[in-house]
Amino acid sequence: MRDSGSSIRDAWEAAGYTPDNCPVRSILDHVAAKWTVLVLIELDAGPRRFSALARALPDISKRMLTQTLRELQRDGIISRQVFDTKPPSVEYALTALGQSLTEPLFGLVTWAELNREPIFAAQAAYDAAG
Amino acid sequence: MRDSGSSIRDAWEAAGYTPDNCPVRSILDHVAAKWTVLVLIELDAGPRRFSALARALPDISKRMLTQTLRELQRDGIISRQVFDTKPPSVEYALTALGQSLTEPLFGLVTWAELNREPIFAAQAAYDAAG
DNA sequence: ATCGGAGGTCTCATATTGAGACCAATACAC
DNA sequence: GTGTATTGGTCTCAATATGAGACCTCCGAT
Repeated sequence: MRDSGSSIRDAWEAAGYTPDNCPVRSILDHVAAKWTVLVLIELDAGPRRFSALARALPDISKRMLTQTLRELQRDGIISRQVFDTKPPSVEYALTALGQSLTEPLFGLVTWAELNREPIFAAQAAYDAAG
Repeated sequence: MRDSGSSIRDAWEAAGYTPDNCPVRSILDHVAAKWTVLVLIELDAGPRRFSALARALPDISKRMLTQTLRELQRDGIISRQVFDTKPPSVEYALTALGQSLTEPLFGLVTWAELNREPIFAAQAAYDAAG
């Protein structure tokens, strides 16, 4: 329970959100997805071309990279600009909206970094206990 | 690019993290998973029994609820306490570690709430353009 | 007697994801 | 001029993850 009982859940209830009708859930589904976070972290370091992203994240398939980028573009979080080179190259970059997202994202990543010791310790203890 | 070029990615590179060897990625995979976020939001409102969670999140299957709870328990983010009632009941609650996680999580959720208008507008524009 | 709820597990159907071939146009090495 | 590589994808097929729902034991209430 967080400070004095005002929880996210209570706020959602007050706003009349149900699982079927929760705008935040639908956004979170995109933003908190596995590859999304990693792509955004990479783009936070600067604009990147498709193949540069693919090289930076060697374990994502082109298929999922494309899909992730399309979704983020549709949400207005990243921009996609085609350059008329031969062959044409495509540059992805964070929009202003996307840049505003990196701050809370930073919070999560920092938390993970700060707490990796206790987490790994907890995992080891759990596995040892069976 | 965020203020003066210090990005998450650069920090990871400096720390020598590769995709295969990135402790933060492995933690993020758990924390930023679809159901994890929703379960944590519910538990942030207070301890809950298994079936209470199932009722609060009607669109998660028991199977995935169990799996999500086990994973969070293994990470030391939630605790699991069995009460010797008949039939026995099980209560899940955030640990101190879990409570510390709700703050950055709050950040993300708040961002989603704050920006749902521009996001939905961007989606509509994208879909209209084809 | 049977119905229900507690907290799961198990199986099987479906959805999502990954691996990798393929594409057209061009540039560069040879 | 022939071969190879790069660009940003798409397509197919196999592997994996998820969802739906039956099933379990133990009890108390009807």
